[in-house]
Amino acid sequence: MTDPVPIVTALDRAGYRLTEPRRALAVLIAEQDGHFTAAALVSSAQARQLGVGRATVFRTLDTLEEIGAIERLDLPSGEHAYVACELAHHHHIVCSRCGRTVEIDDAGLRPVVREVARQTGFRVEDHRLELFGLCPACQDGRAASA
Amino acid sequence: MTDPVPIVTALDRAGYRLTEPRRALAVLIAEQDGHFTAAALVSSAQARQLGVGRATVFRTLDTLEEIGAIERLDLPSGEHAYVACELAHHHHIVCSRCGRTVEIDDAGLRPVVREVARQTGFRVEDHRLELFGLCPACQDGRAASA
DNA sequence: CCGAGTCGTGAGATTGAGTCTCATGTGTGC
DNA sequence: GCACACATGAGACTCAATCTCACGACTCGG
Repeated sequence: MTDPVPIVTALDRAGYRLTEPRRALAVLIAEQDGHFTAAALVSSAQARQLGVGRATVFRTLDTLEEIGAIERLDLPSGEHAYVACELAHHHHIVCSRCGRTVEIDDAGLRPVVREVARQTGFRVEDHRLELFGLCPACQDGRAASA
Repeated sequence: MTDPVPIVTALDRAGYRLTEPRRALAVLIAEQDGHFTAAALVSSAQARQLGVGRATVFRTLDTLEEIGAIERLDLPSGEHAYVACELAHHHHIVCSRCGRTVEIDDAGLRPVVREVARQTGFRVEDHRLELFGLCPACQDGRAASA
């Protein structure tokens, strides 16, 4: 994702105002290759003198998550990160070296969930699958620009 | 799990000292039915006048996670919680009403992971699957003692 | 049984992410 | 344009988690 337009469009369609800070954040988010943290956005915004406050960054992230334009990840380190993503239900695989994030589809997970429901008697309402590993580039020993 | 002995034994085998605070925390953890937070342990310890400090709770949780006696979960709310658990690789399903946590085995996840690796070219090193839903008791409308 | 060394502990200070408040600014519909 | 509601920013605030360091307790050797 290098195009902020889908994010802006999604905001518009959901009935949110298209304000300057939101557009600026959409650009910043669109520039991120893999996942990014709220703190990183805050400091990028400060570094570029965008005049966007902490509160606005967090509020906008909440809003974007609500409309499904980004999704929250929990990294193994315990950090909270976000990824810009498509709207359909899917999961992520995160490169543990360079941080690149790739979306994956359900990839046969549904039968697994059904089987778990059968075994445990739970009615499964939601699930999250997160995979961590090395992306092809990092496997080749070419350290990516972390 | 209602027996603190496995936790204590695991600590001993890993070469850690069997101190009073650690035994006390093992008992508290063993009493938890589902997941629990660090904050909950801290306040339980205070409530029972165990004289166990915050720092010790966090240190002990880190240690127990390292030896695999407990595992960390990230709840959808963003909270960090822990579950006492067996040592083999497995996942968890969490009741979103009463908080009860049940361990599940890999349940056919391995082929899914292989498929994702094939599609993306990643070398998958680790994965986490978390399921959220209603446990059988809560489905029956009997609100559990949250 | 005792003494010494080391590992573990507690209290409190500190950090840092995230939230809240409220006066001010800005989009949007009319 | 105007007016009004929504959105914003600065900074105070909260709360989880970490760090520090002097003190305490477990273990092992004698």
